[in-house]
Order: sequence, then structure tokens, then C-alpha cells
Amino acid sequence: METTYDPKAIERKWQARWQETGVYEADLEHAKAPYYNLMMFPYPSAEGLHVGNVYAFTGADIHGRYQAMRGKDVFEPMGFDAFGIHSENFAIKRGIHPKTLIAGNVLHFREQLRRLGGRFAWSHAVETTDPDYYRWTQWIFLQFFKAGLAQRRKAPVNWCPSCKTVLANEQVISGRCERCDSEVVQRELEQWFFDITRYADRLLDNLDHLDWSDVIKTAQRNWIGRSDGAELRFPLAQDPETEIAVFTTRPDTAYGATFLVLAPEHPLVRKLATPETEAAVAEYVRQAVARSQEDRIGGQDKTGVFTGGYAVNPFSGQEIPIFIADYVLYGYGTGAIMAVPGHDERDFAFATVHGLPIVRVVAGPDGDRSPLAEAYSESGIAMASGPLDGLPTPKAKEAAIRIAEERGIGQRHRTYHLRNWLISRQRYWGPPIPVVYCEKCGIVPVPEDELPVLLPDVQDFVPKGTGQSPLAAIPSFVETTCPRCHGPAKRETDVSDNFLDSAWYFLRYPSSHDDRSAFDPALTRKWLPVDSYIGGKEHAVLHLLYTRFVCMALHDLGYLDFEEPFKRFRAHGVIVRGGTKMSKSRGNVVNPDEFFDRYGADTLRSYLMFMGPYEEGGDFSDQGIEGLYRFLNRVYHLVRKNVAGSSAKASDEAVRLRHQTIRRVTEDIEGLKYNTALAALMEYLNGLQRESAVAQEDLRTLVLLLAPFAPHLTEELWQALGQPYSVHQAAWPAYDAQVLVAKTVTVVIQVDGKLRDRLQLPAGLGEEAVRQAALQSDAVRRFLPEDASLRFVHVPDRLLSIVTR
RNA sequence: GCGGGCGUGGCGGAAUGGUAGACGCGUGGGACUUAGGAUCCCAUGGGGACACCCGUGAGAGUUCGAAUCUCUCCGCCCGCACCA
Repeated sequence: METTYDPKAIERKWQARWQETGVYEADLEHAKAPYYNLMMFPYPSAEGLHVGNVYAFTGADIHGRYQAMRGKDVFEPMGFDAFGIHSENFAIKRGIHPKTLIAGNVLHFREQLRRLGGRFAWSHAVETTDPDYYRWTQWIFLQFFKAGLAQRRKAPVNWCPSCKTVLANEQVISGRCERCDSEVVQRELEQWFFDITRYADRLLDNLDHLDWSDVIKTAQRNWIGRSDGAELRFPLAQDPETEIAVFTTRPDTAYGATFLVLAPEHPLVRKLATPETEAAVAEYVRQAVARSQEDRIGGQDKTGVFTGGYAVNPFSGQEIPIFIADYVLYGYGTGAIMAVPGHDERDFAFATVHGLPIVRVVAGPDGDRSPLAEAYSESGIAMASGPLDGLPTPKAKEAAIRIAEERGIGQRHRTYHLRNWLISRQRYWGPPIPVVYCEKCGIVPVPEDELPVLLPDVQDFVPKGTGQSPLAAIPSFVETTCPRCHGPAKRETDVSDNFLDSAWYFLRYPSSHDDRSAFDPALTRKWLPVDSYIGGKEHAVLHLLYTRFVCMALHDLGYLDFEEPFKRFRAHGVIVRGGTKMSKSRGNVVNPDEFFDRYGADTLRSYLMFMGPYEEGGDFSDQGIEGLYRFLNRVYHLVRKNVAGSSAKASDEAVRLRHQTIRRVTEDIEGLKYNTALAALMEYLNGLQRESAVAQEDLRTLVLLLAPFAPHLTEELWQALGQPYSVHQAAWPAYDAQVLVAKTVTVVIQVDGKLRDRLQLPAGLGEEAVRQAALQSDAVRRFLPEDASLRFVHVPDRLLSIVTR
């Protein structure tokens, strides 16, 4: 053993040994205690592994190493999410083909991941861009297509003018493109959708039973955004056969609906316009459609124009005007609302601007029936509402729905914020959607045995903005024959959303070598659902929701016997530097390579975990990492100094410290409190250094407990201690609760809530004995009035509180 | 606006009803040394008439006892955002 800690040499040595001996490859078929330890596979960017990746993977890897030492057969695979707009945009910018670019990036990532020292099962690595992988992505599409879950239909969709493709609702952040930050516009286009909304209720209700971080569950609940109410139909005054359907959560206020508002895109808009209003309506629609999503949302001003048409309020019987305004969204509900200005803030604002009547139909607290100066959107008692009068809001809602159903003018209805998942992309870098268009047969799926539909190798992969994928410009790809009638046909030229690739990758890992099925039924039964999944919060409503949907659908189609893919999910925190987010523009990005070189992976891993609670993240400081480097050095030297077979016996104090440390580290690792686990190990080390001689068992315990954090160093020290390879297959130490019981304890004495003395007393002393001891203390007696009658509160072995008042 | 999280030394953080500041960084002092920005040891919340007082964003409350529970307010971060 060398005299100085040389992380570079140690880490290189053991990484090679691990690879040769395959200690991290699980025996998938014969494993007795399968444990699937998953982390979010990275997108292999050109910049290389981000310190955020290192943080995420280290935390998950520690969990995996701990489970392995607890006797589990841990399967910890890794892969690359290499399709998608991000790589493609970068490739376009650099003028390099994405295929070339990604191949290089993946190599770099593999090298960095090796240096990180994760216990990855590399033989099961997957790359989503591999035809052997995306063949099955296409297969999933086909199953969904056959089940009617994948449908091509015309709908208002988000279009990113810069990426020149449509986007799913989840990929629009505050009206901007998730990938390139451009303003997104609405377009009415025919696209492929997965009908995720059919699963909205199950996706929502299952959350109650999932062991997932609450942040994620809350975000998904909000995103699904179920709301209950009614759909009501308002006939046109001029043409009672034609009705306008609206969705409302307040059917009880229907008597107060004094006008209707349609989204500018609503199909009835044209029909309603009169010769007088036609020009103004057309102009408003033109402007609204051209405005970016952000503009439409951003301005809270209530613009809109009168269409010229009137409808009849089926409750009040009054004729009410119909407006169009862009505060009504075409994509939600029915794209039309009944405006109740008295009880909705937005409608109130619109009515005020356009001089429309505001009627009060809900009395406020204390029976307030006065005219409204602002919208009253709370509950109350219905008024001026015919049969609803006098009913409190919840009952009035029910009554209104009953009336609507009886009269055939509406019914109970439920709506979701969640939209169907738009999965087609007018881009190059993704799996082609496996269908063909035949003039005779229509949309025909590509037969499964013809998969994959290979992504053609082309020179020009730049999107043209024609609304079509670059693949449309390749006749050899487009021109094909119909699988059904063998006549001429054209291929679908859109590719599927990148999030479809990642929605099932963990199903593929165990079966990565299977060329007969996407996932082998036996292996899947043995290894899934995933035991532990750790990843970032940013995927709360993207990846994590899509994945749940895909599993649920595959379950219903008979391919999986579970519907929830992840038994346990934990969201890790975010690393900042100097209190602010790391970003290239701020120039405060941590490059892991630099720290691997300077301190080694063990130090970087340990420091990242020490910064703060894993689920909360931390603040990276270049100085702070020194502390962990020193710590590992001290561990190295302590073991080295005592390694020469000393037969020293541990003191009672050392034994208690040992057991205490085992307990603390075990509990902290289980609770993902890696920072305090490391603190406990530091205290252990400090304690051992104070001892005149250190027992071999303490050295072994220290090394074992540190193994998940610093896998290379501990492997080296384990060997030095004469223990068999590998420390990562050794058993996690156990503690004895008996030993933890201290013989003497510090009992705190308080007088009227203030600390006055600390007494060293034998453990387990009764209240009377503690009182006697306390009353003998000068520090305590000084605060006791002569004549006071005393009251005592005793917490055994901890505290005695004396009350004089 | 809605939802979630957070606020503790010079800094990262510990303690979720019972010794506030574990552990680490930084800082000060000392040892070793030709030297050290290496290593080791000691000290380190503020004040002080040093057998004490104050102190966990601010204010109130509950309790023998509150960083922790309750209410009001202030500030910061994250997500969603005209969702009817």
C-alpha cells in the first residue's frame, strides 16, 4: 500500500478490476432477491456529463450499493436518451449529422460514467437511437394504434416556429418552447395523438397509493386538473336547431349568464357573423390567431368583439349576445363559455369593458344581495335564479344539473386540464411513425415483422418549416407499397416524440438482448415494477406522466401485469453555485472532469452528497470539497497506520460509537439523508483517532459504511485489511441495540424552562432520584425561591423541568 | 393569481416538542518544519460587570419547555398560469 492517498491510481485500478470481474452485472435469470435500481438515463449532450447528472447518479448509485450490501441482487442499468430535438438542433447548428454527433457524445459519456464509479450493468445498456431499440418504440405505437389509442386528428396544436414542429402541451412552458425558448403559436393541424385523457381518472386516482415524492404527486394532480361541472347547451336565437355547448363548474350561476363568449377559433364564429359585423370579426380572428401564445396569455386586457349573433339562455329564457374573445381557450372544455360577470372575475372584467349587464345570482355572506362592485366567486345562497333560489351553492349546482338533464339542455360533465398527448413531430431525428397512407385502404399500419422502419441516412436533415418532416423530401423513403393491397402508398414522414422513447426504456433494460419481443415476459415479471427510481423534478409532468400512461395502456393491452411502473420514486434536489442556478451564460457550471482529475471521483461523490439533504440539493463550493478530500485522506491514513495486524481491543466507548454509527448511517442512507450519514462517519473517524489503539473491526466497519459513497477507496482499503474481494459484495454491518444503551447519561435540569445545569447520572434513574440530584446542585438551587412549591416534569435519561410558578 | 417548498453563525448545513448551531468550510492561535497554501492540536453565534443575558425572517399564541405546533405578516425559490 502506498504511503499517500493517490485517488487517480486507486480509481483506475479498481474500475478496471470491476470491469474484468463483472461484479456489477446481475444474473437476471437466476437472481434470488431482485432489486431494480433505476435512475433517469441521460441525454448525451455535446458538453458532456453535467454535475447535475453526477449528483443524480451518485445518489441513486449509493442506494444501489447499499441494497447490494443488504443482500439484494441489484440491477442498475444505464443508457442514453439520444433521439430528440435537442441533439438535432445542436447538430444543425454545428452542421454535423446527428448520428455522428451522438456517437461521439455517447463515447464521452461512457468514459465519464466509468470515471464516476457507478455500479452499472453495462451489458444491458440501451441507446434509443439504435434500430434494435426504436423498432420496439414503433411496435408500441402500433399496439396503441390497433387499440384505437393512437389517432390522427385535426386539433388546435402548439407550433414552434423555430423548431418548425408541433409540440405537446407539456413541452410548452409559459407559452414558450421547452427546447429553444421561442414563442409558440397555435395552429389547427392534423396530427397524431395518444389518448392519454382516457386514462386521466386512473392516472389521478392511483397517485393516492404511490410511494412517490409529494412534489411530484402534487404536480401531476394539478396538471391533470380534473374539474367537475356541467355541459350546458345554448340555442341560437335565430336558429334554435344550432346550439352552443359550454362547460362550467358553476351551473348554479346559469341564470346570471348574460352573454356567451367563443374562442376565436370556434367553428361557429363564421356562421354567427352578420354583414355588419363580418369585417370586424374576421379581423379579430386574424389577429388572435397570429398572436403568440405568450401574447394571448400575457395581456390580461379583455379584448373581444360582438359576433352579431344571439343565443337564448335556456334557464332565464333571455336573449343574450355572443362575443368572441381570446381569453376563452379553444383547447379547453368546449372552446366556449357562458359568461357570468357577477361571479367570475374574467367575465366581470369583460362585461365592464364592453358595457354588458352584470347580474347578481348568489347572495354573499350575511345574505348580502346588493349590486356587485366586483365579481363574487365564492359560495353563497342562490338568488334571482327561479327554482334555485335559497339553495346553498353545492345544492344549487346539483339542482341546476338536474334541471338541465330533465329539460335536455345539458348534463353533468367532467373536464381535465390534461390534453391528449401530441406525439408526431415534423423533424428528422426520431423514430419514423410506422404507418403508410394508401389511396384505397387509408391509414395502414406497417406490419410488425417489417419493423423497424429505418430512419434513412440523409445529408439534409434540416426542417424546412413547410409543416412537414425533412423525411418528406426523400422519395425513396416516402414512396412505398401498401401492406394491405400492395398498391402504391406513401409513408408517414413525421417521427415520434422523444418522450415516447423514454417512456419505456426501463422495460427494455432487462431484455436488451431480446430480438423477439420488446420485453421478455418472464424477465419482466421477475424484475418489474422498478423498486427504486430517482430523478429530477423537472420531469414531473413530462416523462413521469407519459411513462405511467404507457404502462397503464400496455397493461390494459395485456402486455404487463402491473399498471404502475415505479414502486418508489424520489426526486433529488438541484445543485446551485453561489446561490444561483448553474448556467453557461453565468459561467458557473461545474465540469466534473476537472474535479475527477484534481480530487478523484470518490471525493466528488462524497462532497456532492455532503452539501445538503439529497432531496433538497445544495450549494457547490470549490472550497468545501477540500473538507471531503481531507476526510478521505484521514480514512486512508488511519487504516494504513493500523493495518499491520494490530490486535488492539476496542474500548467500551469505541464499541458504543461503532454501533451508534452503524445505526445512524443505516437510517440516514435509507432516508436519503446522505449528508448526515457522512457527518456520522466523520464523527466516527474523529472518535477512532482519539483512541490509543484501533481495533480491526472498527477499521472494517468504517470501510464498509463508507463503501457506497467512496467505492474505489474502500475497495483498496478492504483489500489492505486482508478482506476478500469485493467490499461491494460484503455484508452491511449490523448494530446491537443493547450496546447503544449508555451507562451514564447527561440529564438537563431546567428551572422555569431555562437550562440551569447538566448532570452526569447513571442511565435509567427514576424521577425521585433525579430530583434529589437536581436539588443538590448549586446552579439549580440558586433559582429556586425558598418558599415556592415545586412542580416537576421528568423525561427519563434526558431532562428534568422544575416549575416554580 | 393558484399550487408546492424554504427562511438557523462569516458560509454549506444539523437538530421536526426536551442540551440550538452536530459535521464540514472559512477564520484566529499553536505544534512540526529549511519552507509550506501539506499535516496535526486548540479556539470559533453575539454581548458581558464571565457562578449571566440575548439569539433560529417579524409579531402574537399554545406549552413546564417552541427552530420545531397554531395564527398574522415579510422575504426568497420552484412549478403552473385567462383551464371557465
